[in-house]
Amino acid sequence: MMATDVFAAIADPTRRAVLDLLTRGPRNAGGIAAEFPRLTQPGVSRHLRVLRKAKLVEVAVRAQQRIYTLNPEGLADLYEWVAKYQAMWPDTLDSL
Amino acid sequence: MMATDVFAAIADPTRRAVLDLLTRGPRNAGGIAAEFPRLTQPGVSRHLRVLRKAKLVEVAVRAQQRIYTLNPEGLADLYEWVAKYQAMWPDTLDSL
DNA sequence: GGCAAATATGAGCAAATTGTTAAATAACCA
DNA sequence: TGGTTATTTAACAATTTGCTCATATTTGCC
Repeated sequence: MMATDVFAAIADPTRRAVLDLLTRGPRNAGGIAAEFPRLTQPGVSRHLRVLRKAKLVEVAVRAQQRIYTLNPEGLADLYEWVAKYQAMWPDTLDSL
Repeated sequence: MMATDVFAAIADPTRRAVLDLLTRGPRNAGGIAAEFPRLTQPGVSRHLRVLRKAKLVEVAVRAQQRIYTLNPEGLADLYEWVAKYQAMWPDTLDSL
């Protein structure tokens, strides 16, 4: 059963940028927000909430900090969804 | 260069259902709309426009009809995007 | 207890999205 | 030409989204 809000979660470019950032390793909320100088801290916090609900990130509590970690498995169902279509075109270099 | 609106296009469940329908073969706009009795025909037409702009479907003109065909290659960049994350978890049965 | 630090939440607002009904387009047919 | 068929577009209302500033909440430290 796919968390259907995964599609909505990745629809926003800021949230995709957060995911991309987390591929480099875990970060606390403040560190994430600092990477988006054009947004306020609460703005980034709201994006983090969406990613949390979509199970694309996980949070660990360390004192006042919230350490966010990427949860790539959260994209497993999306991967299967798109793979179904990927199988439908012939000249796919499946060697990624 | 990824058509970034692909993410927005697939965020809507109706549009995903249209794509799924078109995996069974091309259909004219009316035939597609008929599969969504809870929506009006113009409503479906607008979804088709979004899919068109995202290059996820193609249209052929046949008299008054518009024949829609799935363009699975339109998901190629999305496939690569998600594959990057897919590579990050270990226990992936890559045998789909 | 009282204050600072880190983060989340509430309220409010503008812009985008999704849906509707009505009207415009375009092609075929008699 | 006039009418029917197929589809899109226009105009508008309702909802959702994304953002902001201000206010909680929670934890650590003195």
